[in-house]
Amino acid sequence: MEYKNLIDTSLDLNINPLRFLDEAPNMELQSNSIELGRGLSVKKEAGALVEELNRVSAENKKLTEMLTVMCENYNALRGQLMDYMSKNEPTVSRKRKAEGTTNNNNDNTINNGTTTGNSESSSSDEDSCKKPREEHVKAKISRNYVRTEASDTSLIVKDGYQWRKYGQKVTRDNPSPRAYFKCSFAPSCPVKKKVQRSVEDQSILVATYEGEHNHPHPSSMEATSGSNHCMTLGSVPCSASLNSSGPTITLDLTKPKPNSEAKNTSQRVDSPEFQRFLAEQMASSLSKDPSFKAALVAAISGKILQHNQTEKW
DNA sequence: CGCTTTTGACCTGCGC
DNA sequence: GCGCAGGTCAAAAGCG
Repeated sequence: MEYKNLIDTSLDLNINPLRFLDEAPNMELQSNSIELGRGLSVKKEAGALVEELNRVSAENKKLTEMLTVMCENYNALRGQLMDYMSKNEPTVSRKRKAEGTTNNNNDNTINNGTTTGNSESSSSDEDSCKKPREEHVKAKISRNYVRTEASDTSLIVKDGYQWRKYGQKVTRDNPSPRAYFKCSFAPSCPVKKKVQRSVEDQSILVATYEGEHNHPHPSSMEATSGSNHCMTLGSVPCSASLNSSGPTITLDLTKPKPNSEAKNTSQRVDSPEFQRFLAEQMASSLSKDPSFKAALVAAISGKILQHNQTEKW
């Protein structure tokens, strides 16, 4: 039984709705050339086709809008989840309450960038007098959540910068060790990074950045033709990368933008380029996701079996 | 040989 | 003041 010949199970998702529009005129031409002698009925059919085309286009547009809304909801939910997780951390640990509260505040204000002073000003003071507590408050702190293989024990978050590990510690509220990194690209760079696996999901690495780099991004100095692509999805900075396990889309949900940029967000989200990129990313992720494929195969095979059984009965 | 990583010791801040 | 826990230091080990 060659089911493969009967059913095409490849995930060639239609991420290019315009393709249909491109093909449609050819179909129309073909039908016109074949049925040229049929007179007025051709015009009626053409009209019906155009009508159908408009209907499908409208449906496509509606689906794209729904997809966009779905993505926005997903991002919002994910943000809330991460926020909830980070807010629950201080309640677990009896100590270091101050750190927990500063982190929460940082999530809301420091990441904003508008409410905090430049860490450069504080970093210059850093050398003269050591006030780690004040630095900690002043330093710009952001968090990145990066999904990795759960089996991968290395606490490496590839963000383009060069980091030197200077410590590792097992913390009380998390069985997985926390690694401490300093930016080694520039000797004077004050930026530090903490990387630890999430308690809830071991496949998620939580990278906490402190301070701002006082040097350009290393990758920006190299050729831009790297395997990593960074772009901004509206207010959500996003980086997509490829590794052995498939594409990884990293969403930095911890950096809300000022209102002025938030206004632009809605405009950019509505733009066809954004929607196209979003659709491409989702289609690519879905088509390469083995679990999604397995679920789809199970669903299809279930339908086939059901169909065969109903034919037998 | 120089740089990075590892890891135990030490420092510091906070809660009791 | 003491104890706990997070953060940092620095010597040793590893690696190219």
